[in-house]
Amino acid sequence: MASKDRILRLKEETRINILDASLQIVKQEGWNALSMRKIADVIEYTAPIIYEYYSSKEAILLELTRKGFLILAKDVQAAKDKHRLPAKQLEAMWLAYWNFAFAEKELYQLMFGVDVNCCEMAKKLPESEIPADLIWDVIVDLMAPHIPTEDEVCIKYYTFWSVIHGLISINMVKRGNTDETNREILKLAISGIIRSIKD
Amino acid sequence: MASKDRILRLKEETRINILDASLQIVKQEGWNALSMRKIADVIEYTAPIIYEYYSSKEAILLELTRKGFLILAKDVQAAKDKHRLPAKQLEAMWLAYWNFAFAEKELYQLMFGVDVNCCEMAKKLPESEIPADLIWDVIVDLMAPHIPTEDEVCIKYYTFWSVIHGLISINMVKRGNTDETNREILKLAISGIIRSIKD
DNA sequence: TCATTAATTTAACAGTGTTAAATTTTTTAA
DNA sequence: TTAAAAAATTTAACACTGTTAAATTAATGA
Repeated sequence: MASKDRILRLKEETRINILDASLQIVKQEGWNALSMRKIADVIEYTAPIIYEYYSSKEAILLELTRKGFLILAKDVQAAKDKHRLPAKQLEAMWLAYWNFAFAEKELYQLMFGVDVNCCEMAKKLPESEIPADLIWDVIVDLMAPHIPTEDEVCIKYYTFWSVIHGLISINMVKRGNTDETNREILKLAISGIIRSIKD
Repeated sequence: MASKDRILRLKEETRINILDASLQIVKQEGWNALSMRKIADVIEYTAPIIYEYYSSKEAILLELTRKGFLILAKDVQAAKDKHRLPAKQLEAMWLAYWNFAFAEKELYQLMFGVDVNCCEMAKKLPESEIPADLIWDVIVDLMAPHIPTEDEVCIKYYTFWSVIHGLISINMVKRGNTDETNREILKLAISGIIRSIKD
C-alpha cells in the first residue's frame, strides 16, 4: 500500500526534523541548552517520542557529528577540485577546513571537542595571562635587536601556541600517535617557526 | 582568641579539600562524573555545605582553572630559567607547556576547553576519516617523486592539522584576534610547513 | 462497528545544581 | 551548670536533566 510509503516518508522527515531542531537550539542557545524536552518543543511532540527515532541523546549527537564530517569532506573535496598543483590544492583544502570551522561552528565544536564554555572562565582570571606574557617576552628577546610591534609578536606567539595547543588537543581526543611521532611533529613545528621568526 | 584562628584554618582546609576532592573525582571518573553530591561524599559532608565555601559549581571550576594557570606559569618560568639563549628558552618553555598539558591533563582540559568526550563519538564514524584521507593524498602528491612512508606523511599531516585546529580552537574560545591577523598566522604556518615538506 | 494495532502522552525514576527551612552542635553569658 | 544565642550541618524541596513504563488516544483492518 502507498500509505505505508507515505508514513515511512513522514517518519524520515521527523528524523531530520529532530536533527534540525537540535542544531537550531544549539545555534541559538549553545550546547548546554540542548535538552530532549526542548527538542520535543520545537518539533511539537513530547520528549519520549524522540526515542522512537534515536535511542538516546548521544545518538543524536553522533548523527550530527556524521553530518558535520560529510559536509567537511564535501567542502575539502570541492577546494581540491579547484586547483591542479598539489601545493595550491593543499592550501585551498586547509582554507576550506578553516572556513568550515566557522561556517558550521557548532558542528565543528561537536566534531573536535572544542568546549567554548571555558572562555567565560579564563576571561575572568588575570592569572590566565601570565604564561602567555612569559613566552611573549622571550619572543621579543629572540627578535632582538629588531624591536617588533605588538602585532608582530602576536602573530608569532599565536603561531606557536596554535601548533602546540592543536597537537595537544588532537592527542587528547584521538590518542593515536606515539610519543616519538609527537616529539618529531613538535620539533618540526617549533624549529620551523623559530626559523621563520629569525628571517 | 586563638580558637578563632584555628576555626579559620579549618575552614581554609575545607576549601582546599573541596578542590582536591573535585580533582580526584575528575581524575578517576572524568569531568562528566563531577557533581556537588559526589564532592560532598568525598569530603564527608552533605552537598549544601559546599555553598558555604564556593558560591556555585562554576566557582569551583574557576578556582581549579586558576590553580592550573599558576602551575603552568611556574613550570614555564622554571623552563626559561634553565637557559640563557632566547631560542633555547623558547624551546624549553613550549616543551614545559607540552609536559604540563599531559601531567595535568584534567586541568588543561578545563583551562583550554578540550572536550574529550567527543573522541568516543568520532571513533565510531567511518565518515570521520574522509577529510583526513583527502588531505593525506595531496601531501603524498606534493612530495612526489619521493615516495614517503606512512610515518612521514603522518608527521606532515598532523603538523598541518595541529596548527590549523589549534588556531581555530583558540579563536573559538578566546575570540580575540582580527580576521586579518588570523589570515597572516595561517599563511605563515601553512607556507612554513609546505616549505619544510619540500626540503 | 468492534477489536487490534500503532502513535502519542502522562507519570514516574534517578540524577543534576541550588535554596530555604529545620535541626543539630557549639559557643557565649548568667 | 544551665539557659540563650550563634554557628554549623542536614533534611526537604524545587526545577531541571535523560530515560523508561504504563496509560491513553488515534488509526487501522475485519
